[in-house]
Amino acid sequence: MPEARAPTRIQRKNRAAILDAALDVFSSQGFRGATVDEIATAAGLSKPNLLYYFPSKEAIHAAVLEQLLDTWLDPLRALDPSGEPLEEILAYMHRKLQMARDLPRESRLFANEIVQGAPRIHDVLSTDLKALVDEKVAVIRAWMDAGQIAQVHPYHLIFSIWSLTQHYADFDVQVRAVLGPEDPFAAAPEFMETLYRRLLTPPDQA
Amino acid sequence: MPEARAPTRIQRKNRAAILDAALDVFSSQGFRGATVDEIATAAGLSKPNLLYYFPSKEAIHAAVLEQLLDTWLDPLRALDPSGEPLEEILAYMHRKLQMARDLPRESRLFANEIVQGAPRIHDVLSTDLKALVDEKVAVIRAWMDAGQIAQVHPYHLIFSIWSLTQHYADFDVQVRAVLGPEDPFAAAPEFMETLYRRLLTPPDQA
DNA sequence: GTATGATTTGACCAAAAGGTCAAACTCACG
DNA sequence: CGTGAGTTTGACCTTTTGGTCAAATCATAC
Repeated sequence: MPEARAPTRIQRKNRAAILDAALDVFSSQGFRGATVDEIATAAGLSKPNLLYYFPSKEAIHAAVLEQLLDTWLDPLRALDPSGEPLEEILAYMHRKLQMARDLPRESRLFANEIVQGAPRIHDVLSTDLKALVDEKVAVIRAWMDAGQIAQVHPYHLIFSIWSLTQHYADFDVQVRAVLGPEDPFAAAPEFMETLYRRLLTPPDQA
Repeated sequence: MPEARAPTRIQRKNRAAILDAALDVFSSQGFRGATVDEIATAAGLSKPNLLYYFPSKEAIHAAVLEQLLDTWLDPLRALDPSGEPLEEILAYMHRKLQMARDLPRESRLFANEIVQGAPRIHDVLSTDLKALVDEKVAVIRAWMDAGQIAQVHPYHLIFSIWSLTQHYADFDVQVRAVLGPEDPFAAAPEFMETLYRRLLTPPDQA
């Protein structure tokens, strides 16, 4: 493995190619189903060459996952406590939906990992993720208590946003099989906007 | 493999044990990640003994999946066109939520398969599943046109029920990591009931 | 242009995994 | 209680797979 010194041009190119190829393969086959050879070929490298850049399959997976987690929580982080409550939540939902459309591989990598019990990221979930969610739930609860949005279980509200948006990436093949030629992302935003407006509009504004 | 004649007592017992063990292993590791040895051990059999009952790993997987699909669509089939619209949809949602709670392994097996592109059940999705959904969408559309429930995209309505309910099974580990000791299924039914009542109650009844 | 470190690869290894088979064992039934 | 069908398994085979290594090739700074 190359030293931790300044990476060369070739190192940057190959590392990026490997991570991209690994995202492809891991997201469509899962960790155990992916083979180092397949990743190497997808990256345009030989297997020993790939192992020159990463010491093991585990290490590749960890690197891809770390890179993913880094950006995966950004939409929630961006929820602004000083914004207009309903619009903030809707904007968060739309950002997540964008990510499902634009980064489906990332979503599926994450789904694969969680469905199989999250053996490699359980810690991050119960520390970093939980902390972030707890923080934002406090914000949402304050909005509810102030009557700015309707009272619903805030954690389940967030789960619902995760589940509805990621469904379009993770279950893409099923959604398309049922929907036929219609683009899932054509009607999804409006449907979800309607759903959350009706759920969260406070009673006195109905 | 035993003949297709009347199965013996031992055959029934072992086949059942194998299918149950396979559901365990496939749902938590995916097809490629599961090993025949692991399934055999979980079923209390030796590997050659397991292969006496099923000719291959593929065959076991196919059997488990077929058994699953058989029951997976029952809740939707039971949607009654002559029932009270909103209550019918809520009842469907509750049946799906029950399944997520009571059959999480089945849900995760399904999720694993779909996330990885549904290589083995794509046909069923675009024929049987699509046909069933099309049929029920027609019913829902009629209810909407009659003003008995609010107008929303009926396909996305069904996707939302799938996604919200199965999330509690498929992403169980994440939900619990965020929620802490609280039982996810304690608040989920009420949350979802509220959500769909607000989404679907027709405007003139609001 | 050449020395030096970075990069690449063919050949190889050991472990894991799907599957086979003949021989041994068990069970149900007359 | 013996017999044939049904069941089980130890030993084995082949392929796949993660990973190693020494030797060869390449890039680039001097």
